[in-house]
Amino acid sequence: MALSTQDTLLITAGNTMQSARHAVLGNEIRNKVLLSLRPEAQDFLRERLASRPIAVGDVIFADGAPVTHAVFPNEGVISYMAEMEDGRSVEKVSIGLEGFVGVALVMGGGNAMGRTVVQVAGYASWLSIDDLNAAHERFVCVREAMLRYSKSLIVQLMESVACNSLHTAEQRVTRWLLQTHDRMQGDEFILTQEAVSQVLGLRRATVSGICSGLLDAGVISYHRGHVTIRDRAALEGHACECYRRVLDASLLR
Amino acid sequence: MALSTQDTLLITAGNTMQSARHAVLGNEIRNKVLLSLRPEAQDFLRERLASRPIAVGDVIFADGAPVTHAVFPNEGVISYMAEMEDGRSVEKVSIGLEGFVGVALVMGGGNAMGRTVVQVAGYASWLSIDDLNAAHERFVCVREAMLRYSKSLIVQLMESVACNSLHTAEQRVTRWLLQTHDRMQGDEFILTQEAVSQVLGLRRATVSGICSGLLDAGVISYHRGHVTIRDRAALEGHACECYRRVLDASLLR
DNA sequence: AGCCGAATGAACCATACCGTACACATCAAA
DNA sequence: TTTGATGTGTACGGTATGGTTCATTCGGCT
Repeated sequence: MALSTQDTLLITAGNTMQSARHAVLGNEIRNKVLLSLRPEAQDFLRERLASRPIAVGDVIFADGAPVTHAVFPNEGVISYMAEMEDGRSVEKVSIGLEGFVGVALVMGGGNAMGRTVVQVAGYASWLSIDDLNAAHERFVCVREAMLRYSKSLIVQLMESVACNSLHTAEQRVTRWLLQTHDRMQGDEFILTQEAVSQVLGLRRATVSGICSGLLDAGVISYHRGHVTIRDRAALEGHACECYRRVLDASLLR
Repeated sequence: MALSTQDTLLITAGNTMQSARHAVLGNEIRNKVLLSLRPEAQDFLRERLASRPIAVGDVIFADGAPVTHAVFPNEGVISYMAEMEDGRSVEKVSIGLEGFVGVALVMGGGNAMGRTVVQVAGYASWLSIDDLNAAHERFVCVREAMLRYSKSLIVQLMESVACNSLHTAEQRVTRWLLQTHDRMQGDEFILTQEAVSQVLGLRRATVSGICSGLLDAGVISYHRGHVTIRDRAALEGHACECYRRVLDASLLR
């Protein structure tokens, strides 16, 4: 997954080599929800989907904001963040190519159920609420697919509640890395320890210690925000059962 | 809310005075989802609902079991429990008169999304899957109500994920007590520290310390499994913002 | 009356994690 | 080349919670 320098010729707002690559490769639909649809529905949607890069820190929807689009990631990670009164924040749930942002739409609500922020850069397909409704009405498979994802979202949430109560920081960090890996095309992605600590509600120092351990064990390697998964099986060994449970309930299985 | 001794004349399988009381009073539908329906739908359902007591420890559905009924609590608390490989378990989410057990049905799945266990005794209305489907097809308000609850369930789950990451044991215990209080008719209910510790994944000793504190502060009182809420406002003061957020998203608001 | 189980309080030490602070290396911009 | 920002390692003490065990009290059953 090494990036050639010529990619930088196409730098976008996203600004990193990572997103530059997506400007090149970023037209392919990889989102599993979209790909699970019947050909007619896919054809219908392909004409209406707009693909564009998502960059770290991009806010897809503010908390409670009107949901104007459904956003289907093809690569990258988007998180629903909880913001507490004391200023602290944590991830409620994360979304990648196995799902989409905008379940509220399916649930008959027009307002975002949390602040959605891009945590790992990639690219996503956007569909306007009108086009979504049209597809929703027209194709049974669209209705089914959205319900199916809603269900797996609930599974992920339930698992996370339990995981956050019972499992160690290391288990949760590795679980998050595994999920991220599943959502990226290669073994390498851009992610700082700072970001991981924000997402999981840990100190950066805690994340740092955990990562050092994984580095020493040869499980991952990293350097100033560039992470590489070296030994996926070993990484799973450090994670909790929650990883596999969530995976099994998802479209990535 | 004192229980008179004559209640014990009607002791049921549930075996406590609490459930005996419900055998007497347990016919009134108090479930907010049911009560939110239009009169026609309510009439349709009343003829098909079966009301009966739920006792502590009753397993409504085993994890992954076929969901044969929707269960609408009128009083009491039912929890979805997560069971880990090492034998530990915690609550994923709890349900009372503001919701129902069997969201999986709405999500197009026939299998339970977790083991559902009664934590606080009460009584509930049961509806067969066939009757539910009939009502679902016949009344728009039924579809809407189930979607509305699904959404508030997701809100509760999201809040719990964050809460379990960021908030103290005391905040979570008091939040759980407040939610339970909201789901009961009186200020008194039957609940052991042991049960609370199981639900929240804490040591009983931890819960014990917290409860002593609340007792000393005059916020609650308790004696061998009988809890009384003495000062609700003060109790809210000990809980985190999550309590009110979940409440505001629910039908109890 | 006596017994046993259930519910609670309390003690011990262990440890995982936090809050904070600082030091260092690397990269990018000037 | 310098400078500043960023990403990371690490160290300090503090605290919340866990694991375990024991004692006590109360209530219900025989």
